[in-house]
Amino acid sequence: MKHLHQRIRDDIESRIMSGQWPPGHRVPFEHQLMAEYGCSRMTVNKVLSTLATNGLITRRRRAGSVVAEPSTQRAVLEIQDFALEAARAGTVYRFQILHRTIEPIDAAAAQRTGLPAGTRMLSVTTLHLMDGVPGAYEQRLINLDTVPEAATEHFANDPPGTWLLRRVPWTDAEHVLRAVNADAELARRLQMKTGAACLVLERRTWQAGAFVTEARITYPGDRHHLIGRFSPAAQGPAGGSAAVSP
Amino acid sequence: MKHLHQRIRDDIESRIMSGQWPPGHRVPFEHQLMAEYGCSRMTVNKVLSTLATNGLITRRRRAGSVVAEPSTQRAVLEIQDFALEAARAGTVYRFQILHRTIEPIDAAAAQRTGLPAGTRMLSVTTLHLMDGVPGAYEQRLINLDTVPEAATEHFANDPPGTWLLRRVPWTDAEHVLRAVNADAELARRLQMKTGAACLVLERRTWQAGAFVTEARITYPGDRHHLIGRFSPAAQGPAGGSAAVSP
DNA sequence: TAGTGGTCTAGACCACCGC
DNA sequence: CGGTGGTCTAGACCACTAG
Repeated sequence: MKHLHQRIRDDIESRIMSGQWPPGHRVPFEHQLMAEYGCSRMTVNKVLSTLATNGLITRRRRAGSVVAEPSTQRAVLEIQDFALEAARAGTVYRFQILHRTIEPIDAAAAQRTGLPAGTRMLSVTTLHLMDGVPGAYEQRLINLDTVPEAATEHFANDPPGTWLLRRVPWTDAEHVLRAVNADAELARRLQMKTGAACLVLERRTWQAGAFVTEARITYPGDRHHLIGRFSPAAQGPAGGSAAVSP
Repeated sequence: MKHLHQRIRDDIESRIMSGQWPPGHRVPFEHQLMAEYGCSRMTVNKVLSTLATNGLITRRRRAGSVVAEPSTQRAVLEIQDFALEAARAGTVYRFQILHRTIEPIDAAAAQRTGLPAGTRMLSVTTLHLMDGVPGAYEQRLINLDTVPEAATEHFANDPPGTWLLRRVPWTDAEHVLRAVNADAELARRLQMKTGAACLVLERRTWQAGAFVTEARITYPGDRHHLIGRFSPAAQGPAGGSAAVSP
């Protein structure tokens, strides 16, 4: 192994992954690992801290470190840009702006987002097409208090999601996934039968507590999957939570 | 701020999040930050390394660090144990094993999982109930080559997912989410109308390259959401939210 | 109270890679 | 070649907490 801390980490991870160290098992103290590997405390501390942030062990002062109970599993879904996804699939991407208005937020949206009544919002409805076939129907609200420059944007070149992603950084996001039956309007837009199952992804994003945008993206259930791969020890962005059942 | 590295990190993160440092902007060199904050190089190195692993900046030797381009968004869904979720929601959880057989893997599953034909699999179908109401229908395959002790397990106390999670560590997982219309059998099991939209979560898990289990969990689309919160740079738990049905 | 982890220092050597 | 980040050391003090 190239680096010492990698070797130590791999040793401990493999003991945990193999079941040799089951949940609740005591991880050696830092000073023990120092002696075992003949290295300084900083090195083993970095390893154990990384393992702790990755959820493989839990650490407490005075009590030491133990292998964590695997209580929840994480599904990490990569939500790709439509144009990127299409390019990767070798299809031609195109989009249509079906609707664009600026108006005060309605009551239901105000409750969902926590914004005060009367907040001016840009409402945009977009149809995303792959090789001419509707692939997603997007209803989006953009907070003009947070993104005032959106008021004059008409999304001639980029769809709203891409435009926003390149312009406005975000600090928090909330995702809701559910399945619905297509109503007549949706079925017509997505060229499917009324009542067909659709996958709905709602995403709300904030920037330092200020609401930025809400997107409701509806995919035809028979044409779209969301796929995610995840390794518990891989280093990904931390943070987040949710609740569902396996 | 309590810790120095937290203060440095918050400073840099806020500059990035606010747009003051747009993507491509140069982050100060480590020695500059040392001087600015009057600390050692290890401290600023830890901060910048963390930001790099969290995807906020990219670092290259000689070239220095720059603010990263936001590319794809991630939805992180934490998939909780049924019993835990029920306890949190204050409902009574119960499950029924509808079906349990041991047989060679079928052709379709062999292709999905990459297992050789003839591999012996434990097939279990489970109905999960919350307060007596069907909440999920689970079809699971368990590889008996990897989990031989499952051959004699009849899941009297714990449902298969909970039993497995406590027994078999996993190193890789793949998730697929889609929406389907309920067929007659599914509609009967979940007490919903035929054709109603369902959310289907498929999860396949491996342990060091060896296939462990595949679960296809079907939720009533009108009774269940998957909810996830996500902060790109958050360090600790970002405040759990109980997901429930409307 | 003693032992543990959390943080930080002031150095060091090395690998890499743009100039 | 030189400057950058990657890694590591051998200490140190402090905060927390189990016993």
